[in-house]
Amino acid sequence: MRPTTKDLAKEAGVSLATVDRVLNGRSGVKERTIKAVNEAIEKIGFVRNMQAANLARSKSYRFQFILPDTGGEFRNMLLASIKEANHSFSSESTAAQGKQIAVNDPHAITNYITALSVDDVDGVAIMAPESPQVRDAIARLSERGIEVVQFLSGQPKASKVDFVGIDNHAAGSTAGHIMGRFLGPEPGKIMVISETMQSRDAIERRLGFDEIVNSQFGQLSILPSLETYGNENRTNLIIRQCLENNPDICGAYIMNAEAQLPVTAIDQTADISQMVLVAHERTTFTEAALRDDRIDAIIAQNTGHAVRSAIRIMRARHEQREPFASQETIRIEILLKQNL
Amino acid sequence: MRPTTKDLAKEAGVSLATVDRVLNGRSGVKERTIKAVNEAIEKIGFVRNMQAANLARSKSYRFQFILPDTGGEFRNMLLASIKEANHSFSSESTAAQGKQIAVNDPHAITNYITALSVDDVDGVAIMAPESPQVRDAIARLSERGIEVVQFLSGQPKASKVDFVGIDNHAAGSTAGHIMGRFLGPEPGKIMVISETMQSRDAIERRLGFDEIVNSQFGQLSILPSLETYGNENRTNLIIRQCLENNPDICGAYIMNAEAQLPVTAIDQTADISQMVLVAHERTTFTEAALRDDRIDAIIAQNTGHAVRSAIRIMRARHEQREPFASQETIRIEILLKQNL
DNA sequence: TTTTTTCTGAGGTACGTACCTAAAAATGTT
DNA sequence: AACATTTTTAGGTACGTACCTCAGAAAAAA
Repeated sequence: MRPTTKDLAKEAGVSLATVDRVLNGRSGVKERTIKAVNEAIEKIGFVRNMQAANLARSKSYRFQFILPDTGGEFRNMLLASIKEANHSFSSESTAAQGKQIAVNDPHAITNYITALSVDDVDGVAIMAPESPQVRDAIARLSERGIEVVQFLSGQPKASKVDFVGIDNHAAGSTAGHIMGRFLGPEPGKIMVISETMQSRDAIERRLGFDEIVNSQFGQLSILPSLETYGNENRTNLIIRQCLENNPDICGAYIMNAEAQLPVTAIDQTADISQMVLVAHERTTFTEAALRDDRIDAIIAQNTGHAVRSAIRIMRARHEQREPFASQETIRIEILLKQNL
Repeated sequence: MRPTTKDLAKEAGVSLATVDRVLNGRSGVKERTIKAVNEAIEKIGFVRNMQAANLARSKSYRFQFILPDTGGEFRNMLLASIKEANHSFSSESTAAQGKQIAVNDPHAITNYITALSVDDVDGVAIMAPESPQVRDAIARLSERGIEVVQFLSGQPKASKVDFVGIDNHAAGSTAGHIMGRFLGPEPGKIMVISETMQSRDAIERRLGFDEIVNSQFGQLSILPSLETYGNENRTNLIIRQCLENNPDICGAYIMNAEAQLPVTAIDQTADISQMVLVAHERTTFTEAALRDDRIDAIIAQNTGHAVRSAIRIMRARHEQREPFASQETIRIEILLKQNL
């Protein structure tokens, strides 16, 4: 049987109330007594029964995911994953909710974050480009006792807040490796397409991609990144121009989550079956495109896993536990037709 | 607030005791009353608070993983994953334990399984080759009220018990696709190496591999499978012979979990950097070999995820819930140097 | 109708923890 | 030594469910 607070009290030679004060960091306990209790915890291997604790506290967790209000299918997949996670966490009395904010407007997101209170929410997972204002707002959130994780976007290491998502540099490298190996020894040019190159994520992917291709596949040369700004006409135009100006294009790396416009544009201008296309993120479009060979490989991250991971991390932090790191790494998945 | 049993009782117009009888399937409740309670459950959306229930029941779950007593690193990784899962599930009062049994001896494993009782264990995850005896023993386990999942090995669809692991046919196809794309248009022969071809898993991987390579990469021809029986001398011998007899070998597919012997044997006889090697399962050896380019790709399954998944499924079944399918699919991972 | 059987209600205790109060004990101060 | 203050104890109720008992109601059988 697992030792209970009662056993712990007996072992430490104090009362239940004192044990409670120590465990929950309440005041009015002498240093010496605290130490005695902690030693007893070590000695008998006491682990708090969080279920009983949450029951007694009748605590339930409320988490929010702050997502861009723009963005098509991938954003919808995230929302769906949140809903699903919500379902699978319902038995642990934790609820998650997706909020769509104009994340590219630092003012809007800062306003939203600043208005959040511990009464509304226990933690937020934020998917937004970095900016000093946002960073500040996030820091103030933490100070107010709201847990924060950076979600899918942002820098893993630089900040103190937890990050959930893939290493974009490694993801770019992976894409570059696939591209190089799939293309073979023939020389050629590679088109790189992104919605924008403003975001750190895009920059890192591009860096990783370039690094591998330039160092290991010297026969290939990478063209400057094309920015679509998510606009259909512009996408069609710049891709057509690029293909016409470079008849020796043999591959395309589509860096942003919405691959539909670029892939369609390429398909309309060139013989897509002769090219190697690598895209990011699993959506119904990329899946279909992989199936009918318009795309050759997808670099993806498991959104369901990412959402659950963010929730688990926020909960662990809230309970002042360390998250189990090994379970929370989001893997860079390579999807081919066969392992969809 | 989530409705409680009290709310449910009031809504159904019955007492708490009756609600309890219905919820826990105890006898002595009229059909009509049962129906009324169930309708009330639907109506107010009652969900049992499993934490409170487990607390009241002071129930803890004990699960066992039955693994082969042979097998090297991969088996150790599984044991490590079990230990880790044990740790991360400890706060949910469920404990898992790895047992090493001579799974290839149907008699030994049947004996072991048959001796298991509900007093010892609530569920077992079995990683063992199929045989009629074992299938029978598993069926009897279920009847005795012990949950069973087939773990990593065995057939996903045929039986009624849950299966946790990858689709080996798809894994073989994935390996075939990687092999074909990485090798390029040059013709050549591919060596296929397995510890044994007796197991269904190996057969299915080979089938999937052949299917893709033959249909999409006609320039390649696949040699008959070499069986190592896990013996070092034999491995060295047959691989050397094979390489000498077929100087045009350009790739090798190592199907079983232990890649060390075959890779080392190939490395000693041929120029491994000129060949494409695809191996299964992430171990410290395959990782190192991928890093220094002896192996080109690893087809893997996340053992940590698989273990946790098996535990969650056994628990769900024990609580008479449906597992959340989407969370329990084990993905076929493709590992390259960049996304380790 | 009466008797037997089946069903239901009311109430309790328990699980392990949180959190509250009142009072006792230990400590410090003058 | 008397007082003030801090620390600790003892005891309680609560969370939502399980599981037990016993009495009473309803239904079925005699």
